[in-house]
Amino acid sequence: MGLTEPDPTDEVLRALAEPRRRTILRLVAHDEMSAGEIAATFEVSRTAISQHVTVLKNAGLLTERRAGTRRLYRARPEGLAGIRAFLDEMWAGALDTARRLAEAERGLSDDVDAERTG
Amino acid sequence: MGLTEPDPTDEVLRALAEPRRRTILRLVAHDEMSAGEIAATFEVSRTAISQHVTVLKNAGLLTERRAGTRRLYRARPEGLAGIRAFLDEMWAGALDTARRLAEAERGLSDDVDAERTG
DNA sequence: GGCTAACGTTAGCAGCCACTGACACTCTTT
DNA sequence: AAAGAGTGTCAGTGGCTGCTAACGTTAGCC
Repeated sequence: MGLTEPDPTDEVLRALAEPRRRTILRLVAHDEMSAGEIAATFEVSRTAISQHVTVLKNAGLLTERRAGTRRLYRARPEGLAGIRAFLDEMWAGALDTARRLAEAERGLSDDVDAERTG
Repeated sequence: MGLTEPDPTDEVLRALAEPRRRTILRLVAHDEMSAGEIAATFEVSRTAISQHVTVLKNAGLLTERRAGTRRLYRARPEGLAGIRAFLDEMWAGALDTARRLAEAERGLSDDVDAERTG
């Protein structure tokens, strides 16, 4: 057990931090597509796309189904749950802080106004 | 003009695809912190953290405020709006498809049950 | 069994990225 | 103005990453 436990959030974000991989995800968000069909969409080699698909699969963002010699892929929305939670927490927390600060600043300029009018 | 326009979503995701940068974001989500204070949290050099901060700032995830010789940073939640939209779209779309498929499969196993009981 | 189609996998390479150390800059203090 | 504190910036380096080309593998067909 010398392996450091990999953070699932980290793997998902690294997988998403690549334009082509996001494009692949969008391609298979609704319709199931074969590896060849996906690769045909791009202008890079089929090998490159296969590697991207592997990354997405390992990150839990894709499901694979075999049909004959073909492999059909589809987006797996649950794979996004982790970073959605991360973002929501960050968003809510920071936004709440921002609101609190806005209030404080408003209070401050009220004081200034009072000083000016006083 | 010879520059290809950078996709803001891409920049944000690349910025988030780094554990230390996410840690920095969490650090300044609620409380404003100086560059030195942030750097003191980590065990890498101050230079490295300064570069991470620059990346986050360029991605629109951080605001900078100068106070004397110090520079105070705070998380900027609006910077996350883009990828939140991306994720919500992806989530909704794929989840809707998943539901549709589940219905279809349920219909299929209903047929099987009917066949079995028939 | 032999052949083909549709894939994944490996090796090797170029470019990028996170890191460090040295240097430059900007306030504040005296 | 000189000195020091607090930071950003630059150059260089090791490691990772996305790419291609060649090879290996599995399923269907003759």
